[in-house]
Amino acid sequence: MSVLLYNTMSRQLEPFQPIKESDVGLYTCGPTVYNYAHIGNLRTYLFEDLLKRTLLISGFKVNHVMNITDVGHLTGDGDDGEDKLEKMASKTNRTVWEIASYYTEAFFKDYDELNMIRPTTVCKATDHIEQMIALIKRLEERGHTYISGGNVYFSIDSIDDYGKLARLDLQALRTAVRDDVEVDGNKKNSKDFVLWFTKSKHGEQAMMWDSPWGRGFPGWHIECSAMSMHYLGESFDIHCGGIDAIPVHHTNEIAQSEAATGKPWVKYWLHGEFLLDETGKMSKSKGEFLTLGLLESKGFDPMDYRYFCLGGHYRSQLKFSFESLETARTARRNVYDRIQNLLNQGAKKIALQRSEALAYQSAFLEHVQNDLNTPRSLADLWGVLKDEGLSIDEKYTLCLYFDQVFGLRFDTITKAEEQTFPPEAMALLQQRIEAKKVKDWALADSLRSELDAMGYVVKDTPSGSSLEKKM
RNA sequence: GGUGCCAUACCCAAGCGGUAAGGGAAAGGUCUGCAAAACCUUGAUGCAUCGGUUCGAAUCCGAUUGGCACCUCCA
Repeated sequence: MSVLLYNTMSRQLEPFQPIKESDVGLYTCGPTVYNYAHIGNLRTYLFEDLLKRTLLISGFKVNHVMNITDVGHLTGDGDDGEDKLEKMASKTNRTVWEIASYYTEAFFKDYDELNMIRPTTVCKATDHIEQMIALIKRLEERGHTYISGGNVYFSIDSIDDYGKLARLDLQALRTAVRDDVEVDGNKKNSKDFVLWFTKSKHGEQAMMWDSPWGRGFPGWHIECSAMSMHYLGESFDIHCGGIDAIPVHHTNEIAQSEAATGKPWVKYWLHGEFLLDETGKMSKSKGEFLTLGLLESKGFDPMDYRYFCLGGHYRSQLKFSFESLETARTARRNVYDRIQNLLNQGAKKIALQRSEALAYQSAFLEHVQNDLNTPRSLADLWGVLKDEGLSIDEKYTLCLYFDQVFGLRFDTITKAEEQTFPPEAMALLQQRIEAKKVKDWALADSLRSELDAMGYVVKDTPSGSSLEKKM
């Protein structure tokens, strides 16, 4: 069974066939490090992690490259927008370099806490200005650029398939629809975009580099083209990002990359849908700024969020609410409890042989390889946990196998050991056992609620009473 | 103005032509002194509405209604 992936370029499910036999080149758009990532950003990285894990379990080797956008470029294609790094730097009285390194670190903290497998290569835009300049030079030599108002622009009329990814109807598109966007009069075609700025209306930037066109800084899109080709070659397998990147960012990346090389650039384009909050699209500038840290401060485990995302398909919008997150937490804890019960009964990892067990394994693979249908494969997990026809070893083994894709840290679950509790708690428990013995239910109940207030749950089982820390 | 996506039980959410996965919540049960925990059971004759195609449609087509996103800030 091959891996089926939905390719935005063809708008179809396609069997995945890497350019080089089993060695996959994967490029994922990384963060702009001017602020914390919100959980909507994180959802996209989780989808990419899932894709990578699915490729790995399917036997591919994955060479994963992710960029860090740390260059203080303007956010628009014209000479408009604002420089987010500069803005945050002046707001907090730090340098742009400090801002970039601070938020890069914060990003990878989230990345690790969510148990995402780190990219093979993480590349910073500011370390690759040279490659960007070289790429712009190539475009210039091939006649795809012009200089206007001091900036170097890419001319979309110099190629004949601009907008093929987004299937843009160039005639029908409006420019500067949004109020806060200004029309850039320097452009020959309103869809042209800047490759290199030397004259910005914002004047001097903290980050500037010398170039053949003068001292300045790169445009918005050039870094991904330059770095992906530098690390993965001029044609590679998969490029991912959020769905919002299709009409502008990825469209422009394709235009400049293929214009420079004359070759097809990326074989498969995959895009993650948005996470929505009550107001619609999640945003850093309006409403509550939801970060992983905020979720944790409210008592959630990063794995709760990971489980929550697994519950929806990556190509569907997913509605976030704390109620839904609590649902995910409960479900995840139930899974953990069941797995721990298996361990308590002595479950161990074995080689699967029986067809009943192998059937679950292949069903799981089929679902996950079918364009990452994690909601369906989560149902497979529950099927395994509830199937009395499987041995505990088979169940445990299957759970660990599934977790290669889920990444829910099932391997960290351990047998319930004799937990140690503070002596005062143990004393209360002992008193309650005595009270129960003499059928003093009133005292027993009050001791139970006292322990509850201390954060301990009393569990009465046929074999006696014990304590458990409240989760 | 243009383009695209979506509408499935109380909530979240799979399914993509062959007779509705899963989770959470809820209810009932077993257990218990009572609880909690655990375990078991139950759940849409129905997939926004109205037409159409088909032996057969949640799945295809058309219309309507509602929601969301994109068209130079955000994944």
